[in-house]
Amino acid sequence: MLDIKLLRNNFEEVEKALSGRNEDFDLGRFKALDENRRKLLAEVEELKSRQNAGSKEIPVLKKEGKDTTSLMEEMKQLSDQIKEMSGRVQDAEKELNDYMLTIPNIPHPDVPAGSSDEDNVEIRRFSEPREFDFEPKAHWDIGADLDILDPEMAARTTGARFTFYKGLGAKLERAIGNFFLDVHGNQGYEEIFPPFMVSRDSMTGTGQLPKFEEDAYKVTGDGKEYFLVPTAEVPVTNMYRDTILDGAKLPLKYCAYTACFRAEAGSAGRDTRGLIRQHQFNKVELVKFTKPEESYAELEKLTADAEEVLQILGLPYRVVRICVGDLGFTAALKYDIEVWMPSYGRYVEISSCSNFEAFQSRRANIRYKAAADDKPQFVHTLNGSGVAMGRTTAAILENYQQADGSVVIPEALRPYMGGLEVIKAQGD
RNA sequence: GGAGACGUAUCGAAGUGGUCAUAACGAGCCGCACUCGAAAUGCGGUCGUCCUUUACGGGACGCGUGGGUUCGAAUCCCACCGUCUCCGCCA
Repeated sequence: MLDIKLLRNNFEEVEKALSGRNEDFDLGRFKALDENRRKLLAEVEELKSRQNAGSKEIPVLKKEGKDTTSLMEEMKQLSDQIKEMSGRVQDAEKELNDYMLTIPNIPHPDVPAGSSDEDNVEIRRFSEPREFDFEPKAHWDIGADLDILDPEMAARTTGARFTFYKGLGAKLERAIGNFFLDVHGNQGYEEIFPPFMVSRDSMTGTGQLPKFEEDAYKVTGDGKEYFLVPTAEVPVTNMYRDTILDGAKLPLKYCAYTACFRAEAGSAGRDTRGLIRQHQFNKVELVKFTKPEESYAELEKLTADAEEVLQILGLPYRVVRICVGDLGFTAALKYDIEVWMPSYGRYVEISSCSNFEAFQSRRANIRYKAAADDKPQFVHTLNGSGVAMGRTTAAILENYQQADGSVVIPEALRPYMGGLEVIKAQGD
């Protein structure tokens, strides 16, 4: 959510800053909604002020033995008026608030211009794509040939865009997750294992709702409604919803493994094979709560921390700065880390690292006090994948494949797999 | 699933229809005094949000959340959320 005062006082600047965004929103309604709310609020508060004065007078008059009948009659009318006006104020506030939730974040000045992912700007690369002296296979074929990935089985039990990991495939995925958590733990991130289902309020707090409800899975039971987490960002960021944090303890750094659930609405026909775009996938997420003045330095560190796992695994990647048209609803600045995927012949997103500034914290009401007697102010929230596990499995299978169909396990993962060095087809 | 208790400021906790919610009382925290210094003691201070104002200030709201009753609700009624205890069940 944007700062309403900023919108009120610098409307033209905000309008200009949002102009490159590839989002559907309407700034035009703002002034009317805002002025309507303030006008109604002033009126009802005036009435309440009179009511409070009258309510104090009644017991005084009674004590003096005076008649209060006419005053009470007057107060009754005032009370009815207040009820009617309060309803109108509530409606106006809800309308304004609902509206504010549909305005995307203001891009940071460093965000490149552009309308699509083709306009993202490459910042740096690590390593070089491997030259194969044989025809490399796609990870879905490797997975089938080694009998470690089985989407057909998942189609039988569940449906499209799910996969069974089997045997060493399951073990590899689990090893990757444990490796990620250990690396990030050593970087100073506290490990969290959060609920995989969250409330509507949490989904609204981090910005998935109300605009992107069609992307989320909803679960009902015992008359309640939950959402399956699309990313650990949601439960971990919302840990401190409606909380005032101690400024001396910032930045707070967390890492969390969760399965992630996404409806992938609008992705029909895209990346239908393999592990790249599933309804359920695993991810380790990094989340930070920082002071505003430190958030961009912390974003650089967070991105570097995410990159480190790929460096250790020896996977070639590049980092791009996301352009305004590709930025997403909630971010002010975003880096994507893209891993080299031989089957795609290009770099594929494996992590997004974003600074949301106060956009989420204002929605979720996450604040801090720099000192005991300071006014609370909104923290900046950041997060980044550290990194997507399924895509890492895919990248390892493809980048570490051998001419004989086997896959070498990166050294850093071997301790997590009982020392195993190579995944070979059964019977080899 | 059954029975019961409870949700008030940073914490503990009082208040059970009115003029004590900037919230009693206690603790914590900050400042000052005393002291060589500390402890102890004393004094003072110590929530948030919104509206309005150049400012000083003024006003509204908040006792888990949302409704209701009433001239007036922390207090009475209803629903929901959460916490705790006991029983049952369960991984």
